[in-house]
Amino acid sequence: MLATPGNQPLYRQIAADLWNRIRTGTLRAGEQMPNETALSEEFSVNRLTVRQAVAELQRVGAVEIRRGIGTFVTEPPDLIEVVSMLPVRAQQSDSTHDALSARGPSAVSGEPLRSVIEQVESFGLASGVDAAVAARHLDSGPADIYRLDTTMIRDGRPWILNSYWLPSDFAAAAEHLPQYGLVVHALKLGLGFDLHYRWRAFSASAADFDEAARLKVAAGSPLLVRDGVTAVADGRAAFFVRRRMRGDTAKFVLRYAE
Amino acid sequence: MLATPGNQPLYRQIAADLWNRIRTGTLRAGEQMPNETALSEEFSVNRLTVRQAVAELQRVGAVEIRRGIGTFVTEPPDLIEVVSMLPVRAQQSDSTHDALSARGPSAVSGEPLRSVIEQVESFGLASGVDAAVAARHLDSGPADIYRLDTTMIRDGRPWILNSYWLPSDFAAAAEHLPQYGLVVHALKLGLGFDLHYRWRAFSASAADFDEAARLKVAAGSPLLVRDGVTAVADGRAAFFVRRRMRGDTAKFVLRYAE
DNA sequence: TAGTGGTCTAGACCACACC
DNA sequence: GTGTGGTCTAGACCACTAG
Repeated sequence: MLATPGNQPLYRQIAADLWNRIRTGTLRAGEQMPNETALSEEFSVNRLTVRQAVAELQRVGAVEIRRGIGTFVTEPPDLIEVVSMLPVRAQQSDSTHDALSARGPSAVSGEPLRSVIEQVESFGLASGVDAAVAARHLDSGPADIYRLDTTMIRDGRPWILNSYWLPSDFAAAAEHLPQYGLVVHALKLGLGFDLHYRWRAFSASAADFDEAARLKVAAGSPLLVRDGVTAVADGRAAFFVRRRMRGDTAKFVLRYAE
Repeated sequence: MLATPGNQPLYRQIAADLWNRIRTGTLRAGEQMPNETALSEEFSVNRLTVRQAVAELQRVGAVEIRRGIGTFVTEPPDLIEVVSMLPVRAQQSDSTHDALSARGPSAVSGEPLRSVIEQVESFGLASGVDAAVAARHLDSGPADIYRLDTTMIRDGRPWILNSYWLPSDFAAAAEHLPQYGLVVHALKLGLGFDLHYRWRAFSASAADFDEAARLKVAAGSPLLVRDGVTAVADGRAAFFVRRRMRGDTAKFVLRYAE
């Protein structure tokens, strides 16, 4: 039974009720919730109404639904912190990659990450609106820009979706990728470029259908987005990159020197 | 009628179909979609099935549903870029606030923001798990930490939710807030502190019910989260802050000096 | 008042995971 | 097979917004 009659729709009251059980510990992390039929009887509502409530709890990340098994209170995800130090006089490369290869001052919380590999999804001449935007970031014409899409695989699972836009003389990174594992390594070790940040930007977005499928999350899930332009020693832009990853498992930390 | 029979559920095929119409420009930004009854007749499915499809499009941000009016293809939101320069030898304050007051090298894309004010939601001694976490960030015991919750209002609308954890000698900022408008101004101008970054971190999360209500978005919407610790000149931590804002309207840019 | 989306029901059947 | 969540229907009524 529902304690609060309220003006809220039924499914929202039910969601609030269940949410309270989770907050107060009546339902604990990892614990299985009563099944939908049981809940619909408990609250004396149709099963669809319960489903609406549970779906909201899923979207806010309070519960995890495993088809054919049951619904469980979410356990805190293992967060991966990518740390970089600031100010950086000469940022030699890319903090994500550095953190992943776990050398230098950058590090990832907990044990260092192993077996992170970047996999080519597609490669070719860029076109359309994206190419024009990239061209602006890269201080070049849109005609000669290549687009490289990759997926970073961590512990065998898709972790970060990357889209690179590269002027033609940097595009060879795509060929060298299989050998070096990561795009930045291909540019540094394979092609001998000295890379440093020009700018980085953080935002958040809802996963579209494609991103959702590739990251194996629900469409609309929060993604952390990191855009940026990396340049070579003489100041020329080497690439514009957009990285997208699950918001609940990634965190970028910037430490400032005292 | 649906072109692709596919193994996908009906509502997903319908969502994909509508999504294609939007991508290809058959349905243009700002345009009103056919209403649910019309769509259910067009696809020969129940209205609920159409609703499920449209709900997904709403979650990925492709359409905007206005109750009592109709469903419209989303127009690109006006993004607010908060820019800060790096490296910063002595980061004098907080880039968010600086950008908002639009002075110095920090700036916000487009015209400078006016009438941004920070409003107290609650204030008191911190407790529970949060207090313990904050204490760790602040290098102090959890007993003497105050928590200040505020909402930043921009153009009359809620924009950023802030939670500050402050050691007792910085907590007076709460009293001075009404006079100075922003917490950081209260600390700098009101109390004379010289503030600088210790660290900042970016992540993304789904709006919980409280956040959703306060920001007037749907529960589960993507939020950009920026955590950080700001210290005073002698290195002591002044506060730990967590800011949450709509992911689709905020972007933090870090520019690196050449 | 007319048109739109929002909520809810009762019941059916399907798909998946585990035993 | 049994139990779980996933999809879909037909139909009803409610709540909001605009003219």
